[in-house]
Amino acid sequence: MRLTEKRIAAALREHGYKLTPQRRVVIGAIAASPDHLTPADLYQKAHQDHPTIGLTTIYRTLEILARLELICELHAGGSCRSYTIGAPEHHHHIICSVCGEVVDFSGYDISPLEKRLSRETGFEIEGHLLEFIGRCQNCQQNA
Amino acid sequence: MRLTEKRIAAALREHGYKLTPQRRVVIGAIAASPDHLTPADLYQKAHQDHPTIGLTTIYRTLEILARLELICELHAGGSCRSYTIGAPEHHHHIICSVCGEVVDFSGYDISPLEKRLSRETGFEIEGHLLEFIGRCQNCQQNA
DNA sequence: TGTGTAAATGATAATCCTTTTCATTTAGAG
DNA sequence: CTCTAAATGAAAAGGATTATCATTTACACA
Ligand SMILES: [Mn+2]
Ligand SMILES: [Mn+2]
Ligand SMILES: [Zn+2]
Ligand SMILES: [Zn+2]
Repeated sequence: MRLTEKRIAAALREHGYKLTPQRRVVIGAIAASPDHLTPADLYQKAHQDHPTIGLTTIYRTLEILARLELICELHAGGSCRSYTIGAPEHHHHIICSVCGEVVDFSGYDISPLEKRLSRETGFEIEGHLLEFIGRCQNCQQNA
Repeated sequence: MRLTEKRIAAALREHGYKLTPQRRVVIGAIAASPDHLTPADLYQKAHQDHPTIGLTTIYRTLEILARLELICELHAGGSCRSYTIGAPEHHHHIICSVCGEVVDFSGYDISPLEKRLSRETGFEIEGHLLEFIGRCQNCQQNA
C-alpha cells in the first residue's frame, strides 16, 4: 500500500509548507509511477505538466518530501563512497550523522534473510548494504 | 583484525594485476588509516609519497581493490539517489545490478539489531539502510 | 476580497565528483 | 635485456548537485 497524492499534500501543509503547483506536480509524478525515479526522471515528467518548472525546485521538493518520509529514498549504486582497509570478517557500519565517525560491527548474519529473499523473489543475490545512521555518544552530549 | 599491506599486494598479484608504485602507495595510505577515506582523501595522502600520482589512478585502483574485496567500501550519505512514493509500512529493497529493477520487501524487523547496537556502541540510532544487490530472474536468463 | 510578507521559484553560475580519452611510460614475463 | 600488454596521468568531458539572487506567489489575516 502506498501513500496517496492527497495524503502527501495534506502532510506538507500540516508541516507548514506551501502547496504550490510545482509541488503538486512533483508529487503527482512520483505517485503516478511504480518505479524509483531519479531527480532527472522526475524533472522530465514534471516538465510535461508544468513546462516552466526548474530542476532546482525538483531537488528542493524531493528533499522536503524525503525528510518528512512521504517518499522513499533509495541509494542507487553511484557515487558517494569512502573506503577503508578490508577485514577478513564481513562487517557492517554505524555512521554518526553529526561528526561522520564510522564504527564497524560484526557478528550479525544476514544470510537467512538473503536466502528467504532469493527464494521469494527469484533474485540471485550478489551483495548487500547494511548501515545504520545515528549520533555517537560524543555528539549526543554536545547537543 | 584488518588485512595487511603485504597481504593486499600479494592478492593483487595473484589476480594478475601489476604491482606498481602507485598502487603500493594507495594501499599504504588505506592501510595506514583507521578511518574511511574518500577518493579525494586518498589522493591527498598518496600524493605525499608519490607527487606525480594522478587522481585517475586513485579511482582505478580503488575500483580494483573493492572488487577483490581487499578494501571495504562505505556508502556515505551523498548523491546517487532515486525516489518513489512512500509506503506506510517500512520496507527495504532488492536492486537488480543488470537492469536496475527495484523490488520492495517488508516483514523484516531490524529493530532487535538496532537495540543491540545502541546498547553496545552508545549510538542513538536514527535510521538505517538495508539493500540487496543481485540479478533478477529475467537478467539471469539473458546471460 | 484585497494586502503584505515570508516562502518559494527558476535562470544561471558555480561546485563537485567521476569517467573518458589518448599519448606516454613501465612492470615484469620470457 | 627486450618486448608488450598493462598502467599511468594530463586534460577534457560529463553529470549531478548546490548556491545565488532577483522575481513571483501562496495564503494568513485584515
Ligand atoms: Mn568498515
Ligand atoms: Mn521502495
Ligand atoms: Zn558523532
Ligand atoms: Zn534485472
